[in-house]
Amino acid sequence: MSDLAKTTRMTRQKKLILEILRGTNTHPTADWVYEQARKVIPDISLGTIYRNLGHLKATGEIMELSYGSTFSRYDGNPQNHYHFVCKRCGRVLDLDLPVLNELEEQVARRTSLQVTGHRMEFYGYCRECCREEKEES
Amino acid sequence: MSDLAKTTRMTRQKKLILEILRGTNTHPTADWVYEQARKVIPDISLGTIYRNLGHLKATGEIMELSYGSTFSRYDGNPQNHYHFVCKRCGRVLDLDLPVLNELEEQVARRTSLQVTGHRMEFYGYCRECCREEKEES
DNA sequence: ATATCTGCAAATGGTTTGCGGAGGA
DNA sequence: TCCTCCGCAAACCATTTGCAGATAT
Repeated sequence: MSDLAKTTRMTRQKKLILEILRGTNTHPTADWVYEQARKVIPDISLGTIYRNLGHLKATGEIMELSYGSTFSRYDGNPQNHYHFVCKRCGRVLDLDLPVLNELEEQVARRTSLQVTGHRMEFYGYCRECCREEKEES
Repeated sequence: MSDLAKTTRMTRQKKLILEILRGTNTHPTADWVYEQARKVIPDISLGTIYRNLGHLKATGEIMELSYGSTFSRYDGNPQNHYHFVCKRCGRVLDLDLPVLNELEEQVARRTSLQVTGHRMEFYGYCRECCREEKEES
């Protein structure tokens, strides 16, 4: 973490990875970013993807999302916002809900813990999966 | 998931694992549960720990927590409640905060998604880590 | 009796890392 | 120039799984 933070050099690879993340709202996996990046830099390596995702996360330019699955998803929008996660297909959607920052103070006051942030996600079934579940029965 | 749900047999191992989880509020890792379980059943295997954690989770008797780290933690309290996660030591604490179930309806109404649950966690530094950080400087 | 569970150990798979060469500042 | 970053490939490590024997019901 501390040595990741000193990363400062802007390479083609890092720039491309950030552009790919900023250009989607699908909260992609590292592997999806890799596939997209290869269309522009064919011999880019997965290690470089992970290293740069780490750097971008350390500098607060992106967020890493980990919701129970075995892999992480990444979000090009670094501002706190809430997500909906489909329990069937794993899709992650942005929610247009006000962020409850006052809760952080409330927790800090009531517990005397030092609170720096919070996260909230909703679970359920997305439109596509609701439809398909009906069709299967 | 579907075939895990049909698990119904109560073995010594499963009973012990549930007791261990119910008897702590430290939100332990699978490995910690394994170490505790070995004190009672010395040749219990880690595979059995994971299999039973999966069963108990599928039947809703426990919850799996995955917060950014490379491993999961488990919570013997299956009722929804909020957590605080220390960014320095990884400790997970229960918060005594009212659960905002009305938000689920609000999301469902505004998005026409089928919402079945939600989760919230706060991040920051626990008392121990605040103290130690001062001592280090 | 028999279907499910267990211990064991090997496999899996997302992520990390060591290395020697490349390239941004 | 020089230090950081890259591609490559091997390592890592939490978790999963196949198998043959054990056990709950």
